[in-house]
Amino acid sequence: MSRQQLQQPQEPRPIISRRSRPAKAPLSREIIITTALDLLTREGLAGLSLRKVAAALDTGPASLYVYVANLAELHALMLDRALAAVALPTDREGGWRDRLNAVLASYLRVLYDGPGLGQLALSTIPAGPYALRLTETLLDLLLEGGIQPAVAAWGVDLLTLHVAAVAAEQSTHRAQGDDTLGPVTQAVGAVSAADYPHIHALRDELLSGGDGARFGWGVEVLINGILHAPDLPPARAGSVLLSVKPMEAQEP
Amino acid sequence: MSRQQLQQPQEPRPIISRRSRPAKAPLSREIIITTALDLLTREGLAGLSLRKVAAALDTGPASLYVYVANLAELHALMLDRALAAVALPTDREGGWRDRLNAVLASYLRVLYDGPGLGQLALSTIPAGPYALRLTETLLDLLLEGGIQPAVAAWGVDLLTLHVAAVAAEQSTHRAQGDDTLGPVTQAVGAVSAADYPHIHALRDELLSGGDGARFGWGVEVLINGILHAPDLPPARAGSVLLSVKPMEAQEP
DNA sequence: GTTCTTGACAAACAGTGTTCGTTATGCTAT
DNA sequence: ATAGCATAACGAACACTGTTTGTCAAGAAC
Repeated sequence: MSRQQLQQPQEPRPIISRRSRPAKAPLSREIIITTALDLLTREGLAGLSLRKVAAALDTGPASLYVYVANLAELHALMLDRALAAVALPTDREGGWRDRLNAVLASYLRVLYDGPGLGQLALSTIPAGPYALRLTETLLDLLLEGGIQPAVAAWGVDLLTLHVAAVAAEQSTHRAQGDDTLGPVTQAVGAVSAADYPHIHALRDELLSGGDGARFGWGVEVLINGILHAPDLPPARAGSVLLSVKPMEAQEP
Repeated sequence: MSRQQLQQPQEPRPIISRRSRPAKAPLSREIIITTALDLLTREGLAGLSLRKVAAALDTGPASLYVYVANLAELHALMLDRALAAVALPTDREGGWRDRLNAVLASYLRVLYDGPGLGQLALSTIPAGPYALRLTETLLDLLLEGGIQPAVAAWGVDLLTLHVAAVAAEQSTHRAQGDDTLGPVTQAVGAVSAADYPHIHALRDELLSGGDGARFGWGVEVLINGILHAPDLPPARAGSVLLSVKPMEAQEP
């Protein structure tokens, strides 16, 4: 594909307008984020670049650096702005679990809508105001459910991490043209019953449950696990990783 | 930094040896993966490129395309080769939960050791032999724990996704120089008690538990949740995402 | 009316993945 | 032993990327 196609206001040379700077949008932080998000939803995270954002704003890449420190910061700003669309409960009617499910589902949908937002949610630190608002809401819901504060704090982290991971996995697989029958389907489906008996026997279950059902079940498991969690985070900090008994790897 | 530094056998022009091809490693798929993994552990995923791998092998980038279709395939091959190092239980002594914890901890450690392997585990489809071996082992452990087969199938997915997500989050944060006091610590620590009361009250708990403790607790929660899970994946497939009641977003 | 700050931007730098066309090598068949 | 050939190896190029530098013009402050 050629390199045309993107910028539409590219008259050969409008020398006449170079004089008075006719309108030439003042180029703010806001429209940079907006255009970047727009480009993201249309071309995905891989197709997003500072140069394309600049081209869409009819300017050069260097101009953006006045408002944005670097690409990573733009990513973080984009993620937080996207989180503004997460639907939060407005009142306290209905069970707290239903409301929690709704918030998480909305969070997932937002991350789904922008291809690559899931990866961003995992790779950038969500410290913006909308991310904090989401955390605050989730904390509130877990506390309403009678969960101990310390457990709730870690539980929120677990839940948001899970949603981001599901979104990241899905969006990356979608980015590389995962048309109904991905390579994992082939690999798991054609696995030898002798070498991997369990995988072979459970191959239908391993591959079943597109999108919604699987995510809903996962959230259910997480909440149940949090409800049945060790009442407080164990005091033996950092011991798990080091307490791995030496075991030898075996040939597959 | 200059572009020297990497390739050591770079005599100006060894015309004499061009005759008999003295040793000039035959350049196989294996050593490409090995050198790529070597480069990954030393320079991280961002510092890994086909050109650097080629330079380390004293050749040009085009030569690698004989053995590897593209960068994504190399990534997948690297991930699977790295998974060979995951320590699996050799016998059936000890409780299944302890063995499960050990396998997951080893999995996490392997993903930790190669900076960027966590991101790879989320973005590439784990269909290689070592990934299948890991899945098979985890299935075996869950079934030994008396978990229903269908639940075990989805549970394995949940567990591996969680490990990969933790690794991905950690490794990306580590990549951008996260020295003890990251920006999230500042943001959460300095949050206003009026706007975000729960976050403010729980800020210590939100930030506590480095590495090991948090991961161990998360796995514990997941297993407990799987044990208390809905006995079988609900039949109402794909309804969760669509059953989100319309709720209005509120200002943060 | 003259400074001075600052947003805008062209050009360049050092990289990236991937492809194309050509060479040279090692193996096979004559 | 010689000829033919599949193919590994590779130099060069293409179309990109993020980021920096230095210059220029417009608006604000004095």
